[in-house]
Amino acid sequence: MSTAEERADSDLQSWAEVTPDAARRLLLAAVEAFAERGYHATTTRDIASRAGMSPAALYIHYKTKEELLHRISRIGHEKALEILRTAARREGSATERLADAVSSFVRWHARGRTTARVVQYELDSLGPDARAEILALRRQVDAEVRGIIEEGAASGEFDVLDVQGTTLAVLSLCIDVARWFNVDGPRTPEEIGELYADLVLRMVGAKKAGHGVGKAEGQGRIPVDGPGPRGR
Amino acid sequence: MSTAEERADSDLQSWAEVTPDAARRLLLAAVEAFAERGYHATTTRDIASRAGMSPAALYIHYKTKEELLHRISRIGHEKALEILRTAARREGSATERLADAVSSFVRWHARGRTTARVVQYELDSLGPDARAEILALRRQVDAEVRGIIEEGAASGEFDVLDVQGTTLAVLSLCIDVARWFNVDGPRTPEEIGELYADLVLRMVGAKKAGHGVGKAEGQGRIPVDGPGPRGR
DNA sequence: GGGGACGCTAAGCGCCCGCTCATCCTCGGC
DNA sequence: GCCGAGGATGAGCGGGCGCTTAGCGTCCCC
Repeated sequence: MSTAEERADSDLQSWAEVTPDAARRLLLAAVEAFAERGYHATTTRDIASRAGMSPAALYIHYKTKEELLHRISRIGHEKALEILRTAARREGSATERLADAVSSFVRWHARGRTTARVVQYELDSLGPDARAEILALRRQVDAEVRGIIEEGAASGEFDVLDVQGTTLAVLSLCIDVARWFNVDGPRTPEEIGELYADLVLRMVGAKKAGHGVGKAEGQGRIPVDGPGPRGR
Repeated sequence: MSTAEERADSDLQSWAEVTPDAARRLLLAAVEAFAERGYHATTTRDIASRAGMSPAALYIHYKTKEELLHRISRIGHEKALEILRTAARREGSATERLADAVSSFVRWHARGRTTARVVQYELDSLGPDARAEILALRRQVDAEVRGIIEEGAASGEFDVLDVQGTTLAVLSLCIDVARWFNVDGPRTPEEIGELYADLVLRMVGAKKAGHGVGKAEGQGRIPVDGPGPRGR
């Protein structure tokens, strides 16, 4: 179901491209802190101390606190785009590719909830230039999903009235997983990925839905909504 | 440009229950500020000046900044619950009631995006007691939607594998509207409500979907996702 | 028309913020 | 054995934070 590598960090994000080591530790600490308390509520002192360094050390590797957010956001969006591209461009019917795209995108949001929260919800905290750059990536994300839905609609595989609106809803559904997913909850990222892929295929009117998905039934309550972090 | 009071109308939230007048103006100013910049990034000086008062005036009507957020959150959740209850308890088939619940819930999130953002995304900023109170309201919100889906599933009107998971997804889809909806975008809250009601009926496998919804087709692009505020 | 209650403000308290800087430690090259 | 470069630090800057307090005007009640 998942490789050892994927399970290695609860976050399945490698961050290997960030060097040197101290810079990566600071970035990781910032992801955690931003996800828990939000960008504006996080202090540079908090980030530095999570990384086991003095407050001033941060400024050797990053010009400002915002640069940290920018780097996290770009790397995260690139990873999200890569996941969707891989699913969109594999072989198979539009149904198979859409199910793959949704389930892997959802798994990423659930498993890497910490990163995904920062990536998806702190966009407004970026300055205008950085935000424009990230928005360009988001447009590509949108285009990948829209592409699959368009193909399915064109071939008659799907039954969709409003392609752009449906695309928006599908992405919205996946992204919001980062808000409510609880690591201690009753569902695994894989289960949610499967459930969501089935729901999305129904949304686009795919001819044959997820056939015998089974097993998803009757597994107790989920804690409503409880937006999760804070604990520490 | 316009006062907080004037802009609040676009919000369809009355706030009439908040008295005296100065306390209501402060609350409205806080809603705006929290929605734009987030609770932690909003200063009491900003709230007071938006309400046309001195910084100290805030503390005549509210003990702390957090009390403002608590009041906003409780009033908002009560309104959300009222909307869903009204839809859930009217006469009609489960299909009709679910469509009504979704479309009116979505309209509230789109029209009152400012309020809804604070209500749905600033839960973590509350202290433990206040948050526990709000979470109880959220459990009731969840129960209303789950109730409709259960009835539809029991009567054979719907085809649902995982009632709780589907409930979660439906609520998630509606709530996330507050994140991406753009007042200047191409879609009206009513159009999104209709689209989403149709999508949700498909998700639960309702026998007859939204029949000839029509008109939703081909109305140009939406601006990807752009999470909006910040403008000022 | 005197007096207290109320709504509000100017001033400011103690604290912590993002960020800087002079200094120090460590380590590879010669 | 000495030196320079770069990573890391303790101290601290200017400023803004949430919130308090002393006092002022404006009403209502008698």
